[in-house]
Amino acid sequence: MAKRGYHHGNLRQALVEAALELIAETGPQGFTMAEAAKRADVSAAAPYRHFTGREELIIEIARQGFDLFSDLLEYAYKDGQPSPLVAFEAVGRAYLAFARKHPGHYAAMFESGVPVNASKDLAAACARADNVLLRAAADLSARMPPDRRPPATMFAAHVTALSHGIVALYARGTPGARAPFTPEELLESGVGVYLRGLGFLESDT
Amino acid sequence: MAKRGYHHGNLRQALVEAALELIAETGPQGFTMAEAAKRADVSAAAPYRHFTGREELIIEIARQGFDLFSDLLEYAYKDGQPSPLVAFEAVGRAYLAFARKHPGHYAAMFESGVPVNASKDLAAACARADNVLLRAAADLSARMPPDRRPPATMFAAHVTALSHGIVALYARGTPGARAPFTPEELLESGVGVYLRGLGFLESDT
DNA sequence: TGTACATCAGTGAACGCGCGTTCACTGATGTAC
DNA sequence: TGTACATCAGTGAACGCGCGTTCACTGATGTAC
Repeated sequence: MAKRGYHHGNLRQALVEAALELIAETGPQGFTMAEAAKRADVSAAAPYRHFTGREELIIEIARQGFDLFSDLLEYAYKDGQPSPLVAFEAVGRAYLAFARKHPGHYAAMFESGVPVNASKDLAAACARADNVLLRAAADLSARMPPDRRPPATMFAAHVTALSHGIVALYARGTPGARAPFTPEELLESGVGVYLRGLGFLESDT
Repeated sequence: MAKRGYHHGNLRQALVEAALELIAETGPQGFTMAEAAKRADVSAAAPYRHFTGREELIIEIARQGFDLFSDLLEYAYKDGQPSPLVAFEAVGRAYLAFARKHPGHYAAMFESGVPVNASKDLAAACARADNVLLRAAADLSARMPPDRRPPATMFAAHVTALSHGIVALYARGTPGARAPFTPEELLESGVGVYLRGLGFLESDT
């Protein structure tokens, strides 16, 4: 670690990153301001120059998480290219990759108990992520036989719930490695069956 | 509340129930021994006559939760009567009903960070619940066209993940009522599409 | 370039608090005879 | 039925701890002239 003088330079972001580590290690409830300050090599009082309190720091982490999440989903989605199906599946993989690579963000976003409307910025960031998921679902949905096809918002909710459930139950060590399948296998196979149910033909793949 | 003398009578279970309320209100991390003791109308030291510590109390709650969960799932399943499909759908509804009616148990079981193998009893209780879900899935799976049908364990994992995801994202107020659908609608429609994807004909319903 | 000064971003000590847990104790209960 | 006594299940006080947060302070920085 580089030396620093009395002033840190970028303490705000350093605290965010220290807190991310902590949350990834101990969960959003286990994280403490004191420990985050210590990891940022700063006194316990310093964080209060940048955040009004613990809650605000968690909200900022969740907001940054939704921003990054949206970026990754959008990159995977690529405006539906080369095809709605390929784009949709890439989005699914990006969801799991995000949860795996950014567990601190993921926990702050979905497991911290912070409500989405805790701040304007947070709500907007969350809405952006939801929009990518919704667009990917709507794109694909439009190619499906309209009879008995659920609304796109419901389609999106199904896939989001499946993805989140897989992350919570099968993508983490905690509940004890419950399944003999990888998260990616589970999501791909589950979505595959689901899409067939929507009338997607095998040959379309 | 009935008066009581120096001895409580059934403090162990009273503590479990006080803790259940607390967990339902504040999450598994927010629960404290001191507050549980207070709600059971007992000194802060009394719980340690019945549990070695906080962890053991949470484990006991999770264990009782899995037991109750298994009972309800088994009752809904009814050994696959009158048909595998009807039984399967009843199990799904029982899953959601359990999460809604027993939020403290649900949180202790799936969101407390307690690993399933924290105790022999807990692992056994969890395995029993998993078995009901697996049986319901296997039953139904056996009626499906065998080509491209996933293994029953994977089928069960898909439906479990979907159910848990729905509970976590859409069945609780915290993240801000994200969907315009009820959990039951979401699960029923999602499973409906999925089963069609497995080759289940509409007329079978 | 040099200096005075406002502002910013840290420090360190302290606060009140509630937690998990331990300990010596004591009141109540149940059992042997 | 009555009594002595072991055991059980509580109490209340205390512990050490770490937390979130505040406060008066001070060192560093940047700007006006």
